[in-house]
Amino acid sequence: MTLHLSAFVRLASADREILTQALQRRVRILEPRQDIIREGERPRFVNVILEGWAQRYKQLADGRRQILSFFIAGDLCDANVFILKQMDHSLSTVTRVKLAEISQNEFQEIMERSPRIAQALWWNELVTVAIQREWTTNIGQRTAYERIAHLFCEMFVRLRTTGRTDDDECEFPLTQSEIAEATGLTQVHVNRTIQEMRRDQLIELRNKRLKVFDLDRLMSVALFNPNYLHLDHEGIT
Amino acid sequence: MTLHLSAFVRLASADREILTQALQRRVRILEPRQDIIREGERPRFVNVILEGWAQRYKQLADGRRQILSFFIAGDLCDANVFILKQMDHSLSTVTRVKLAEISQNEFQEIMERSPRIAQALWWNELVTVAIQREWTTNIGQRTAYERIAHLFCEMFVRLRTTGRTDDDECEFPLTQSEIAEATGLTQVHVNRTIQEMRRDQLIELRNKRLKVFDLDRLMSVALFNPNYLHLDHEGIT
DNA sequence: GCGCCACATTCACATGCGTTAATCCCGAGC
DNA sequence: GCTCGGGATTAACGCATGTGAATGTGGCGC
Repeated sequence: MTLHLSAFVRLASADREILTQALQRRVRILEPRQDIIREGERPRFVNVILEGWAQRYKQLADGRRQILSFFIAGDLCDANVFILKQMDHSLSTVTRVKLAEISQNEFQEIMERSPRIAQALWWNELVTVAIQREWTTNIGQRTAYERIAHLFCEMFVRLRTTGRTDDDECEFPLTQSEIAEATGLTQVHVNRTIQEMRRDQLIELRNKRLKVFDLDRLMSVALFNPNYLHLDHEGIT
Repeated sequence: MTLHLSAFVRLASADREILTQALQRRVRILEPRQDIIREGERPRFVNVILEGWAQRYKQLADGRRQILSFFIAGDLCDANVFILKQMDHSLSTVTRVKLAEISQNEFQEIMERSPRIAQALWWNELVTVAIQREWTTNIGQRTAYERIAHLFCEMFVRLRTTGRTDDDECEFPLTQSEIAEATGLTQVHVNRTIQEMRRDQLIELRNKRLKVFDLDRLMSVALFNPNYLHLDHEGIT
């Protein structure tokens, strides 16, 4: 139930105390598939996901929807968002979510009191945009099969980094429609493709759980290179 | 020849002085289609484009290439990149480019000496990732025709914001292959599509110049909503 | 003013993915 | 154990976009 920032810098106990405090002040629980904040609204808080999965998405004027990223426990949605007048996208839950809201004042105070945390927040921001670039590449260059495999790789690795995998399995609460909206495909084609992956003995996916038979093979099929997650940090705390 | 940050916050003359200094210290000129820094290398400088166009791109193991964004005069490539051990993508020039390199020390000194600039740097970072999200959406949801129209809209509006348009025209130094790599299409299909747009009296594109006959119509065709550029800032300086 | 070459254009054909619409299935709730 | 409904699966068919390759052309350097 801590912020995933600690995966980047070794924080002093004073720093950890600051964070712990901030994450307890204002906690909300939201049901599955519920908006957290919508495009056009004014951002008032930095959101930190404490439990569950959430997502970012964007909708075109005619309704077409693109899912832009997923958040898992420990992820911080957007450092310093309140600099912007209004949201250019929406946030919503995927599963039931527990999140902490941090106000502008609290946030700025944290940044001032701890340069370590401030640096960690920059790191978080840089990784977020690196992931977004990888998604652009994913949709722009990879085939359907590769795209879905890549999404599986990314989520599996991220969950593993935060200790949320169980051997070769992890939670995977997305519907095929959501996978489709995240990869720029249709739900029907996602279904076809996943079945092909099953036939190829790459994965098993049922009951909102993903089983990866051979991660190396999955990564190779997906042309997955984890460098963009920048896990080569100084030390884990 | 100033940083585009000033489009966001009204900077005091002391702040402007700090920036001007930093942008003069280390200036380089690069020829067209030349790498600035490559994936895997360790980032040493923050790059600021002073003249010309540059681009970010990413290459898959088998050579497929995705262009991730374009930089124009006044753009700052990645604030605080040196927090990361290595680049997860490459930067290269499109045209001949004049750029300023800012070292880690210089950069951190600037952030400490001017909270205004520090805030402007956060704003820049947030807009950068917002653009990246829009590109993900562009490739994931829009048709070829819409995608290319959207790219035209974005570059035209960005150039106009920095005073680099001439009525309904602007520079547009990209080849059709580059447009293809930026939109996740093939060069042949880009060619077909652009000719269709010409037939529809939407644009004219020759000699590395783009003419937009009716920006509103182009925006509407592209489902372009400029909100993600966050130009609704406090005041222009 | 000429020639070269990168870039644009055109063509014929292939296919991955989209569309529409049934039908199936399983897990949650009663 | 039954029923209901959201999600998964299947099928038939269409089209936007890809592929491979040849040909055209205009801007720049000499």
